[in-house]
Amino acid sequence: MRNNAESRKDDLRNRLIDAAEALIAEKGLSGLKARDVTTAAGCALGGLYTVFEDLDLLVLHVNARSLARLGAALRTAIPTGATAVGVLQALAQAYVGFAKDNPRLWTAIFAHRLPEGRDIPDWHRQNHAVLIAEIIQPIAALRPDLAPDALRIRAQTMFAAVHGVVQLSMHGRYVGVPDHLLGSEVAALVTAMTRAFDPA
Amino acid sequence: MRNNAESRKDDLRNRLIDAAEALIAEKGLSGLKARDVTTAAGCALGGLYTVFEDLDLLVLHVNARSLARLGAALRTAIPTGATAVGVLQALAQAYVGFAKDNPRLWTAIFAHRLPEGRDIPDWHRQNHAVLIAEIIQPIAALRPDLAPDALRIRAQTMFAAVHGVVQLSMHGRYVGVPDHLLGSEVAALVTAMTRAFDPA
DNA sequence: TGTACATCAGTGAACGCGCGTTCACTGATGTAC
DNA sequence: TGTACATCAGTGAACGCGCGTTCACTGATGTAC
Repeated sequence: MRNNAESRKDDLRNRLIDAAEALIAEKGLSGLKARDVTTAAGCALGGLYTVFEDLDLLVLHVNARSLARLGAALRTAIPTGATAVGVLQALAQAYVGFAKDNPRLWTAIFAHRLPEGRDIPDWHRQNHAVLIAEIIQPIAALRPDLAPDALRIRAQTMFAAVHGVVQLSMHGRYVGVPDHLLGSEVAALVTAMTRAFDPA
Repeated sequence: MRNNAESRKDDLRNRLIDAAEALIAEKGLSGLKARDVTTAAGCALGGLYTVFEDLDLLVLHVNARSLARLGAALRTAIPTGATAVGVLQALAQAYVGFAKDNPRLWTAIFAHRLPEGRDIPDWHRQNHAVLIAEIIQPIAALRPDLAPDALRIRAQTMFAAVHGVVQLSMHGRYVGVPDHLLGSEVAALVTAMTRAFDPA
């Protein structure tokens, strides 16, 4: 059965992604080794290369999964019947929550780099859209004057600002908001940005 | 002469830091190799280890230098007799400028990690203070009600927000403001944050 | 249902190399007389 | 000023190892008859 062969392959593929995900969650991206992944997935070292071109490709798939989970978490967090500002606040807190709950997987999304010259496949680039997808609508509601392009830029800036605060809080040395104030500082930032977010 | 011996050592030390700085600026932190540094510095491979404990220590010194230069750039950027908001805008633009002018050295400041368990020496931790040092006073002027601690937190959040926008613009995949809009988006962000920066 | 054969997913030992770090050595510098 | 000696900064060949990737092989799965 061709089907059987294919489902075997899919199974191995999933076991590899599962294993890599668990290992990154435990030790971080830089602690991910081909040998550990295959051992945890219950296959031989070479098995990895029958499914993925590369260890990097495997990482991309883990990140894709993390982004999907993040997207789901953000969508779930949107309160029904809230104001645009309320939605943005909820999204920001959900983002903080995801980063705190999945520190190493979240870090891996942004820290992973392909070797010099090789660039991210398009399908994976697209996966990052979830980072701003849910932000765009509430911003559009607040700023009906903005064209779609300008809207997207604003959404990116807003995301990046929140992201920066979370990131320095988690990885900053000396500079970075302490963990217990991260939520309230992000809330303050979102408040400021939604109250008056135009160029001078 | 003890002095002579010491100045020789200082000389080698400087040549090593110079070489490492140039190499990081050219190829990025991950492209820095002990062999390349010592070749460029005109000493043998082992020479590095007579001056620095580690390659990591050398990187720390390069980062210290970058932070000092950044601090100087920020201080220079402060316009005399400007409003607090004007000062903050100028600082933000200077930060953007520094990142654009020194992309790899700037990246190295935040990307360098010591191996598991070892943590940053205190002297180097302190170097990071320049990131928020100049921000604190203008914020204090805008918010005379804040206690020193709260002020510092606000300064960190403000820095982190700007930093996040710059970082995703330079390293983001798919999400991140395009280069030519970075300056204006950062300006808009600072405007928003200074206009209304209190928790809801 | 049984037998012979073909395929190929998966194996894992071996390869290869990049690279940080060490350490026995040396020659230049400085000291003693 | 010259000679013998001590020190030690700096040398660079060698070490060692981590680790991604390969590839000749194998045994399980599926096919033909």
